[in-house]
Amino acid sequence: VMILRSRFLDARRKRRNFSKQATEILNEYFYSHLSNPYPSEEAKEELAKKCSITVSQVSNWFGNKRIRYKKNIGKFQEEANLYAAKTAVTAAHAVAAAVQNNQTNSP
Amino acid sequence: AGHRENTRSPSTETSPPAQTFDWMKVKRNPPKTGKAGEYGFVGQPNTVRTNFTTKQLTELEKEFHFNKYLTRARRVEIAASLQLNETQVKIWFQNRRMKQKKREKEGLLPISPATPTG
DNA sequence: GATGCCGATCAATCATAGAC
DNA sequence: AGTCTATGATTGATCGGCAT
Repeated sequence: VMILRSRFLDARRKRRNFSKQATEILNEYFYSHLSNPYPSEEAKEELAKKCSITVSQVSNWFGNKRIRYKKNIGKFQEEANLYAAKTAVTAAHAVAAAVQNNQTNSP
Repeated sequence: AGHRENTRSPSTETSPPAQTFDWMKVKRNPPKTGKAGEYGFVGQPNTVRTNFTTKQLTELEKEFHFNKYLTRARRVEIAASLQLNETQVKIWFQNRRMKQKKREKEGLLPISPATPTG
């Protein structure tokens, strides 16, 4: 039960955390799709590109995130609010831009 | 595969209060696998994940190199010789094939030509 | 109708990086 | 310098869908 550890002391051993920015992007997607955080294959590819990680890593991230989130929703409340606010601001900017664009474009 | 949508208010997506969507309630049924692997212990709806021994994994891996797919007969043999269910052997090969596919896919492009910032 | 495979996911666990 | 937590990866097994 102890000597049988060498079985897979391979890849899982040395792991690197994703960049702050990559995590940011992933979290933004997760919380802005909290009702159904299951990105399609295309979405995963796009996220992978933006985060400079592989599609599998994106899948792993969402898999872990979903499980850990529902395991302890309370613990993620703060984070959820943070990203909710962030996306809200983004949305506000979008609206503002739209309004401005509408003004300068509707004589 | 596809999952069911939520049954909550589908109006505003960006809502702070953590609602409980359906995906958060998803629960998997416990394994039906009644294992008998290690050191004397048969029957019982083993409610947990079976841990294959190094020996079993080695044999399975060896067989996989020989054949990516199993025939019913071969499966029975393997299962018997390794003290596993036919289902476990079947599932192992299934997962192994997926793993193989994933590797081929990954070990083909991951080499970013010119990793730009970000 | 039963059975196998695929693709995606789950859920538990491993091993390490980071916080304290 | 340890102990505890956060996190990426691995993997046996499940779920829904499709094929035989």
